[in-house]
Amino acid sequence: MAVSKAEIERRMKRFAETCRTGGLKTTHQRMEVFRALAGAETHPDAETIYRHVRRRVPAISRDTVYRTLATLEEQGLVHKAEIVSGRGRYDANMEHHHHFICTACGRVRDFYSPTLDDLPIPKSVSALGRVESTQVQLRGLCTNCAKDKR
Amino acid sequence: MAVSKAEIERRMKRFAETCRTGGLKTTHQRMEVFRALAGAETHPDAETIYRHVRRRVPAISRDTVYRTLATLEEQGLVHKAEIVSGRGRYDANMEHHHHFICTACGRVRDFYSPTLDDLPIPKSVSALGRVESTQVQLRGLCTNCAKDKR
DNA sequence: TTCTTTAATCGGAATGGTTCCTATTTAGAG
DNA sequence: CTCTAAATAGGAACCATTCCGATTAAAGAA
Repeated sequence: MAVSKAEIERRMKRFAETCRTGGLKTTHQRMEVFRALAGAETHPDAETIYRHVRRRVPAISRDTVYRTLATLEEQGLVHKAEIVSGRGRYDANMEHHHHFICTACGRVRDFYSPTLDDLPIPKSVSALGRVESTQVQLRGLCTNCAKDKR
Repeated sequence: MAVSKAEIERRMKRFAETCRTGGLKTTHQRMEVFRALAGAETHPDAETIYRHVRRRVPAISRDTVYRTLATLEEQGLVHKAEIVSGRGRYDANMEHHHHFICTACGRVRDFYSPTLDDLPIPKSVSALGRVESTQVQLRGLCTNCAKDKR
């Protein structure tokens, strides 16, 4: 089941609107990068988007794809899913725990909650696959960064 | 508040035990890499661990740190926190949603749950910082990969 | 203890994803 | 249509991570 035509339409309209209000030029490249995402069910990475868009814009550069994705994210048109800046973070704590991630400094802190350890998984998930582990991620400013900001 | 001496001791013992049963040599380097993590409150990245361990083992190479971290993870002594292989994943779906991540192919799929949108955050978290967003991550084999495995 | 085997290490080169740089192009305002 | 600031193309640079080949050393055997 792909994203519905109506939903894609709605997203493209929001894209056009956001470009206008945000003072962004609606370039061919920008449009195609967003279109590739507006119709995607999975979460493609930059390289996948690049290859897809190149079918319509053969001369597009990787740099443009990366730059455009960053711009779209800034504008709230697109969401980037990653725990933190690419670098793996290690932890010798093997008990079931959850993460608080500071959006400013990227530091990751553990916290515990028996309630969160045993979340109610919606039935719809069983269509995606068999769940082997669960984790909650909280994001926000850590106390340290909040202090620095003042 | 650092990790308690008793807890560090317990972890080092488990490390020694796991090396023995797992047929791993307890090299000086291996030991120091694990020790750096056993006493860490935050989740250091490989470079941070490298710099820390170098104080005790000046000639250690980055490769050894990376290799050792991978080995420790295989042995279940250490946990690596990251959504998936470093690459950012993009998504034009801006509604509050959660992620199912396939541990084999790395593909990320959205799912929805009003219940999970509004999780009970334990009080202890307020000491870490102000929560701005929440998300649940489920990991497991997706239906596709499960099929391929057979 | 010494010997032997083989896993583990070192250090530098290679890789791969992402960002930077600069000359060139182009969307959109006037 | 013209002008200009914003955006792009393409390749170099960057940085985290992995690979590789020569060397070292842990741990079991003698």
